[in-house]
Parts: sequence; structure tokens; C-alpha cells
Amino acid sequence: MKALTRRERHRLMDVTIYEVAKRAGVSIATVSRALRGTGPVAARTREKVLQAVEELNFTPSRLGVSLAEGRHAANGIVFPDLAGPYYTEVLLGYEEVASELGRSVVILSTKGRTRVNDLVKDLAGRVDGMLIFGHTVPDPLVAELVRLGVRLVFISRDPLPGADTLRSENAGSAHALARHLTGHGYERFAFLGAPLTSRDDVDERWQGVRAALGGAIDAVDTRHYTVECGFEAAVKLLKGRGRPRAIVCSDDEVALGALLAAEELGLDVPGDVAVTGWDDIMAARHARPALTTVRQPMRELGARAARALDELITGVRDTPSNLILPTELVIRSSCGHHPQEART
Amino acid sequence: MKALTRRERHRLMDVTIYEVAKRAGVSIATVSRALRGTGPVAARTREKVLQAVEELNFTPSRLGVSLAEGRHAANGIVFPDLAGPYYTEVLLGYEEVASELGRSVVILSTKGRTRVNDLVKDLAGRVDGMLIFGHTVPDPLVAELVRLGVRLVFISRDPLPGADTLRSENAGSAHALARHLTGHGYERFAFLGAPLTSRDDVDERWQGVRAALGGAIDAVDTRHYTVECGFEAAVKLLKGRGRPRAIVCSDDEVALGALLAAEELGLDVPGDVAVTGWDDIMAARHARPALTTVRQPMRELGARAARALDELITGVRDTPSNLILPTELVIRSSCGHHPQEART
DNA sequence: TGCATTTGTGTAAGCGCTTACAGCAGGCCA
DNA sequence: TGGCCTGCTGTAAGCGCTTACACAAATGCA
Repeated sequence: MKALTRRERHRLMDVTIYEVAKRAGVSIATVSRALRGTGPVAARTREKVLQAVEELNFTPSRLGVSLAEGRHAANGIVFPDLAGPYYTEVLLGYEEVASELGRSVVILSTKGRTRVNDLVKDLAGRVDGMLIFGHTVPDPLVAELVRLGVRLVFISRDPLPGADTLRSENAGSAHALARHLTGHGYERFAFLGAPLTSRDDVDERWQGVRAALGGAIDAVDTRHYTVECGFEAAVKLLKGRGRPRAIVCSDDEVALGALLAAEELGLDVPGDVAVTGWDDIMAARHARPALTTVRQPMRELGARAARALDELITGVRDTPSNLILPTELVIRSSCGHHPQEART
Repeated sequence: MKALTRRERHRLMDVTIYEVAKRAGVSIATVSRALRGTGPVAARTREKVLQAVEELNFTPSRLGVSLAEGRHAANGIVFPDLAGPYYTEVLLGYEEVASELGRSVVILSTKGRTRVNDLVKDLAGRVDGMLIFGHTVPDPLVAELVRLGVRLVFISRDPLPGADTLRSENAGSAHALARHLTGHGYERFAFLGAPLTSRDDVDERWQGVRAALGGAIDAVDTRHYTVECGFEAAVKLLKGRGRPRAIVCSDDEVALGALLAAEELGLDVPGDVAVTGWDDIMAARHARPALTTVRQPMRELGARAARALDELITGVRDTPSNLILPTELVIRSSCGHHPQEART
């Protein structure tokens, strides 16, 4: 069997600008100008070109355009996982705005991946800039990306040179949440999460509630932010001596695990133990009791990230920005009984 | 201010193969061969090249490679939305396998978008093949994509020429579900969903339960597959005369809405009315009562899609395949009381 | 009418890479 | 020693597009 000729392998070409030019009886430069609206083109010429384009059903090759233009017109996004609605919502907000700005979105999930660095570098070669969650990418690599000229926006991490950061407010809401719980008369608390890991948001939440509750709260490491880990840690915690009256969870999924744990042990929530989450994912509202939590503007975070990235890429702005978006305490029934219980 | 020179605009270049070649004292062809392992290269020469690559921190430009190779090494995916875990899970399964196969994933959400066709075409210009959910993309455009040589895999739609399809089993599970419900002694049923829309899976589910229950079940259109729509439709249904004893919902989110509706009306589930969902999303397990539902192998669907696409792109296979993956009935408590209730 | 613009178009040089082809040693065998 | 491989490398022609530059024609203005 004969090997494929070069031409045959090329599925990308379809009809090229040369064919359009020939058909319209002009040069490829004119076709390009007519199509992009750069430089002057006589009305009659443009007409011919457009007609040829129409007849041949021509679409400029993205690769050719990108190579010549020196830009990809694409954004990347690096997230650990899409489990749970948090990243998903941010992603949607991001994609929507990126698309409006004429940029595609290339995704990369790092969960369970070896050689993340290579994957990130590959991604960097496909995009003009990227959004990175927290500390998903190691700092040295971040520095290298900056050096390479890849524009970066981070969500949920501490500011760093050469990149934008974006996060939602944590300390204030943590404080409000703690106050609400003490308002219920509770005195012993536990924080379920992993305040010492890299997910900076969680660290801030922990610091926030601790600042408000002082020695009345202890942290319990869940290792991961999943229902299962929340469940296991909560079972251990609720079985042990000195059971806390309220469990503040690092996020909703851990809280859902805690809810299951209480049920497993025959404990009433919030009668025996109160539970709160963070993020306000869909399941939080449907859990019984419904979960008191803190709502993050997840979609908004994504949308802002896309705009910020666009500013950096187009060069409209070159000084890094560090933005913090407000959050909102959502009181439901898992934290205690309220006089007039509002349906959320 | 002087306009940027061409060179300055080009942020993509960084260090090129020419610089590596010069430094190593060889031609760019040799550098390419040494790096890709195509063609013979003397050990000593390869050494020099690798060292130069190392010193200059060279990474081949994706654009250059793609243009020359005639392929993008990227897959697309088109989904209506990421709301709810269904699409997310499929996406993750897809991305993971695509990444293993050395392909990036470019996403496109069509929810609320005008000019979807243009977006899809743009996407088509960036990838070697794409995964499309259901009827997200109109058939004429699909035909055009096939003609352009874009490899296609569909999830959850009827087979069509020139593309793979992949779906999970619906009719059988619908039947099993219906039998389980009649086993509870119920006689009047309602199907909550929108069996006449384009989401083919749902149509099959409806046909499946109707085949099993005959005239004992009526369909109620929810318009959208959301908690809100499920809630509204269920309220109307449960308030009206001839309230059904069991509500079979097209998916879990609609079912969650039905659960909320029952609660709103002071009805006990499953005492007064039974509710079932479909998909087994996370919230299904955490709802109270926990939702009886049908589990789809969502990640598996995504993974299979990625592999199928790879086969089509690499040309390993050129006859379309139409695969159906098995589903699993998950009995929890929302459908009725069971003797020995197992915790799921 | 003469000259300076302006307008419209083509030519060609890239963008960074892959690879067909040619060429040049050196080794081997008769 | 001549011929023939074989192994290695370079040259150059693309891939499809954008755009600087050159140039001719049309226009404006005095």
C-alpha cells in the first residue's frame, strides 16, 4: 500500500485562500484584506471576493491565521477537578465571556495526573493566557510561564508578581457565620476541612472562624474536600468525647458528608449538632436539613477572570490587579432553629 | 509612540528551532529529527541538539507543528450547559482520556448563545474531531462538518451517517423502574419531563415507562430540565385532581424539584407520593428522602467518546460505531418503603 | 496642467515547523 | 579499486495566512 502523499494527509486545508484568490481574479493579499477589513479594497473587488468565498464555502484556517497573527485567540484553564459545582460554575462563567471576546477555551484537569508540568506547558503553547485555580501549578513553573509571556490570572490564591489574582471574600463571611452560630448559643465548635493544604480559600475561612471563636474551635483535617472524607472525619469526631455542638465545614461537600455522618449515628441536625457548609452548591439547598452556607459568586469569578485575561492579552492593562469579590451568608436550617424559617 | 514591530507583536515565538540549530551547529531538519525521533541521527549529533535545546529551553511551537503536520492534536466538545453533574462527568471522562492520547480539549457551551453555528464552525477549525451532545448542533451543520473532514462522535442521539454515536441504555431501565413501582402497588403515574424535545435520552425513557405502564401514566411537560421547572410542574400536578401515586422524572434535577414541591404542599414522600429520578447525580443521594434513580455511566461515556474519536482521527477505524452502555437501577427511599432498607 | 496625495492592488517575506529529496562520506565486498 | 550500499545531514519546498512595501492609477488642488 502506498503511503499517503503529503497532500492527502492534510485534512486541514479544505479550500485555501489561494483558490479564493484565483476564483475572484485577485491576489491573496486582497482576499485577506477584503475579509478582515484591513486596508482599502474597492467595493467591486470586495464583492467579487465575497462571492468567491461564498461559492467555495471558504473559512480561513485557524492555524494559518494564528501563525501569521502571532496569537492563538484561545484561553486556557487549569483546574484540579470538576467534581462539585464550584469549578464548573467558574468554568461556565469563564467560557461564556471568553467566547464573547472571540476566544476559545482549552481545559486541563490536573486531578490524578502525573507530569502536570508537561501538560501545563503544552497548554501554554496553545493559548494566549490562562486561568489557574489556586496552587494547581507549582510556583517555579508559574514564573516560567510569566517569562514566556503567557498571561495569567489566578483564582483563589495569594497575589504574586506578574499575574492577576481574583478571589472571593472569606474572612468577613467566616466572621459573620461564627457570630450567627454563637447567636444560637453554641459554645463548642469544630472546623472540618484541611486548613493546612494549598487551597487558600479554605485557609482563610479557618483563620476567619478561629479569629471569631478563639479557643472554642478546633480544626479537623479531612484530607480531601469530598463527601466521603467529610463523612469519615465527622463520624470520628461525633463519636469521640467532647462532641462539638456545631461543625463548620470548609465547603458544602464536606458538610454533606457531616450530615450523612450525623444521620448514621442517629444524631439530629441541628438539634444535637449544627452543620454549616461553604459555596452554596445545588445539593446544599436540597439536603435535609437544608445547609446553612456561604454563597460565593462562582460564575462571576469566572467571568471576571476572562475579562481580566483579555485586558492583559490585549495590553489594555499591564499592571496586575488583585480583586476580591463579596460573599453572602445563606441561613437555612442546618445551623439551628430560627423563629420564622424562610424558604430558600 | 511607535507602533509595535512585527517581531515585537509575536509573543508566540520565544526561541525557535533556528536558534537551536545554530547553537548546535546543525540544520533545523536535524533538530527536528533528533527531537521527534524520525529519521536517523548520529548519537553525537543528537547529544549536541539535546544540549542546545536544554540550554535555550526550547519548546516547539504548537502552531508550527500543527501547520506542518496538518493536525491540531486537539479535540472539541459541544454541550448545552454544564449545569448539573451529567455533562460535567462526561466532560471529565472525556478530557482524561483525550489527554492520555496527547490531545487537548477545547470546550463550547451553547446555552444562551446566539450564532451557535459560527461558534461550532470556529471550534471545528481548531480541532481534529469533536464530541457533540444530543442535538446541540443542527443536522445540516453536522453534515457540513462531516464533509469538512471533522471527525464526530455523538452522545445521546440517534445514529446518523458518518459519525459515531454513544448512548446509555434507557428502555430497559425504564422498564425495570416501572416494574419496581408497580411492585409497590401503585396504579396511577405521571412522567415529569419533556419527552417531545430534542434530548433523545429522555424520549427513550418516556417510551420505556409508557410501554410498561400503558395508560396508567401521563406525561407532563416541564419545558426545561431544571429544579425550578420540576418544582413548578410538580406543584401544579400535585395540586390538581387525580394526583398520581408516583412521579417518574426524566432526570434527577426535575425529581429534586418534585421533592421540593411535595414538601411545599405538605405531602409525604414516599407515603403520599413516590418520586424517582434519572442519572444519579450527587444531590440524589443527599436528598431526603434519598432519590431512587437510574445510574448512567457518565464518565465512561466520556472516556469511550474520546477513544472512539481517536480511532476515527488516527484512521484505525473508519466504519461508524453505535454503542450503548448499560445503566443501573438505584433503589433508595423516595419510591416507597422497603423491608430492609440498604444505605447507599 | 502639473504635482502631491490618496486609493487600490500585487509581490514577496515572513510566522515555526516537517519532510521529500539530494548529496556526501565511509564501509563493504568482489 | 571500483561500485554499491548505508548512514547521516543539509537544502528547500511546502503548510495557510498576514502585512510591509512597491507601484500604478485615480484623485485633489493650485
